[in-house]
Amino acid sequence: MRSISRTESFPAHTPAVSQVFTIVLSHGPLTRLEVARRAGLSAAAVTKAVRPLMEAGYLAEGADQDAPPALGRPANLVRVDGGRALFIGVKVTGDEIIGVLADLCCRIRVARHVPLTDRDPKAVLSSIADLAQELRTEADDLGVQVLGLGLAVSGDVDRGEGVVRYSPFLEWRDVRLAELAAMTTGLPVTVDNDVRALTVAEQWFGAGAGLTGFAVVTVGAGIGCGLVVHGQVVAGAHGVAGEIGHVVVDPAGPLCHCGNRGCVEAIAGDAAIVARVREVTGVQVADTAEALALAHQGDAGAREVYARAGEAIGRGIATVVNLFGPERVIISGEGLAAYDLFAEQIRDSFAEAAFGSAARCDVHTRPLPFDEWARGAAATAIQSFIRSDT
Amino acid sequence: MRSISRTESFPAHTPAVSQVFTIVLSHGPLTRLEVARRAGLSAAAVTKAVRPLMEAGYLAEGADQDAPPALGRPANLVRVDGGRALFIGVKVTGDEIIGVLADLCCRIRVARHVPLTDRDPKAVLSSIADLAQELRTEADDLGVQVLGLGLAVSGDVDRGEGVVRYSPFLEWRDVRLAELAAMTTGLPVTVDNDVRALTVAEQWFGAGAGLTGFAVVTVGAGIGCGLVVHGQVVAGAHGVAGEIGHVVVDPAGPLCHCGNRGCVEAIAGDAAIVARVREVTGVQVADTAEALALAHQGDAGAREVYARAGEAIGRGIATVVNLFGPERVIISGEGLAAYDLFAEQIRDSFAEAAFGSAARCDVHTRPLPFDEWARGAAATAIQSFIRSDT
DNA sequence: TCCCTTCTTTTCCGTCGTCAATAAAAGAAG
DNA sequence: CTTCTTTTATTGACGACGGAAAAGAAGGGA
Repeated sequence: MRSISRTESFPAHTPAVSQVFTIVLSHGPLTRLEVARRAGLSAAAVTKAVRPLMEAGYLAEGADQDAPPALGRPANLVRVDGGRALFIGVKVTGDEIIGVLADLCCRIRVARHVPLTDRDPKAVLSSIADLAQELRTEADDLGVQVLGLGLAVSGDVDRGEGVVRYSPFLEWRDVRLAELAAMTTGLPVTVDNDVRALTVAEQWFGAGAGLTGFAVVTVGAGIGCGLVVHGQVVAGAHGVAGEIGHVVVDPAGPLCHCGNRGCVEAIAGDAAIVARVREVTGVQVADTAEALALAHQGDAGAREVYARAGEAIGRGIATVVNLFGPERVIISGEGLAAYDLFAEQIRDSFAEAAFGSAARCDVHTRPLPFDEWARGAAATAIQSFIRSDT
Repeated sequence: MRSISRTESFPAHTPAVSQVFTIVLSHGPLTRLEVARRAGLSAAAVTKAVRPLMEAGYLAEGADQDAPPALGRPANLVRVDGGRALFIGVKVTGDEIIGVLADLCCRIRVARHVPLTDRDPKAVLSSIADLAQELRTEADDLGVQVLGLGLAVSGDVDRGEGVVRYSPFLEWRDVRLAELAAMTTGLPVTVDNDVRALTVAEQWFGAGAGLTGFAVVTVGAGIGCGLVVHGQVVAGAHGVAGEIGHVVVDPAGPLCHCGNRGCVEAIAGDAAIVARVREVTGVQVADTAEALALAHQGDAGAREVYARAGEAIGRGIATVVNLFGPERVIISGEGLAAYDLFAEQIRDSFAEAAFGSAARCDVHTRPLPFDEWARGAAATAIQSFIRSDT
């Protein structure tokens, strides 16, 4: 086992350095002047901030060769050297763990899935450690150091303390996961809620880059939502935030596991869709894939179920937008496989329920390979690394 | 008319100065050491920040004489000298304008109501100017200068630009109110949405002081909500935010003016309650006061209407809490006159619909004299004044 | 009276970012 | 082919802000 103190840390000596690095990270290759403009700094400050980052290898002077030959001295683009460092991101679900090796630009280099048989923290921890070790040897083959480990777990997670307060799927309570994982892997560990992790990835490396307020809605087994307001991910005072899945859209609707009726999740979650398709069509579909196939074959009942789900999601999104006023909503998640079946309803019911000019909020969709969850975890690790000196 | 350039500005030369002043403003008399602790500054920095503010008269060394004689050198409490400056806050409604003269600590010194007959911007502006002038002579009598004017208007207001984009009650569109009012009064003018203004007052001078996330829910003619997340008031990308009044709690409910059915406002807004009480009891109550009286007399039908309203509000609050995770919710508004009639339902349905530990969010109520709306406007003026140099 | 404790101020100093001047790297003009 | 113009990048002097440490101030207690 390597010592935890061995891992190098980010040379973020001053606020300006962090800021400059973050801007270059999110907004690709930029000239120093452009960075200065975006950061609200002087050009001189950028030059000075860039130097130590280049010396340490985190930034490089790169060429975007489609430069239109403009007047004046040609610009020198600054970009992040993704290959400078690697991070491991791991998403832990109830029955499998997914790990990725991502570079500093959060591009996935390697991905691995491992089934999970025992949910006991110790067992899970050892699986994580094994997976991390495996990815680490991959990193060694690439000749690049791994500088951090991010873990994403669903439920109530306290990132600051690195504690999983309560995870229903894993049946965990108050597990000091960051501490434990740091001990066994020797890496700096960041633990966060899975949806928030995904939101961080979107904020830094995705469709949320540069926005001060947006929402990420995940559609799948559960319906989740990550929120960024004032440029920061919303964590919630008691670990609860973004519970769009439990916005009630129909008080007379089906019972939800949360105890209420007609929650978005009780209508549009995977289990709800499967159950409802069985009920409506009489076909005993086993899972979402079969339900989806049925609907794609043109079964009217199944299609209606998906339409209902879309309506519920659209209403949930409208609620979020009416309350927050985000600049953008990014719909994502495994459930997007069915997107063609409910896209229209989502848009229509969103437009209908949005209040006034809130309807102008632009609603994106982004396909979500399952690795993406683990990539989110890696993004939190990158974030922690960059802020480690702050 | 006095020149606009005459008004003095706040000596906030450095971030630390602003920060120190804000802390003292919100958290009453404090020792310098305590301020340093809260601000994360050194004691020396606080001493240096306090000096210019004291020289300018904004801070004073005050005595809280219930000091327990502790060991060591007695502490010297620093407090804001409320009497140093006055601000005018004006709330504009469809049929009256309410103005207050508030001191630097946002304590109301004088309040005035003026009926409004003409909603044309010019007419309203001249009423505002007259009211401001009246309050200004009051200020002169006190021998204190007025340093700012805050205007609160319901609807879509862009504070940064000082423009009322759309106000349904006034039937205004794109009125450059700040500019106009500054011209006629010669004062620095801040224009903001009414609910947000109230939220600012709560954040700096009320139950939200020191919290990084809370919600203010106003119950009255409309049901509104101001949100503070990460220590800042949420404005919304398209001017829409906090529309708790249009959270749908019952898709089969009464039609709302927004076009949907069963919004919180369509169930618990003043008009909805009056209409429903008439419908249920057959008594042709003319307004909220009569409906309230009927319920207080024990009329079962009327009480049921209020119970329903309470349930709707509670569900709306739960939605906000599930999405944001504020530390506290402050329920306020004229509708609180009926609080005894729906308090229980609010609490119950909130507890029922809150997801997991979100139910731990503490729900406050605070009576809201109607002047409070104008006080909110004054608070925005104070805020602008303090930040004017930043 | 002297010491001890706690709050406050002073002095010195390092750091960070801006300003203004300068260098650099082209194409355009003559 | 030089010189100018234009734009980007760098350099070095400068000033301001906040921290550390030490000294000062204002009490109480021994």
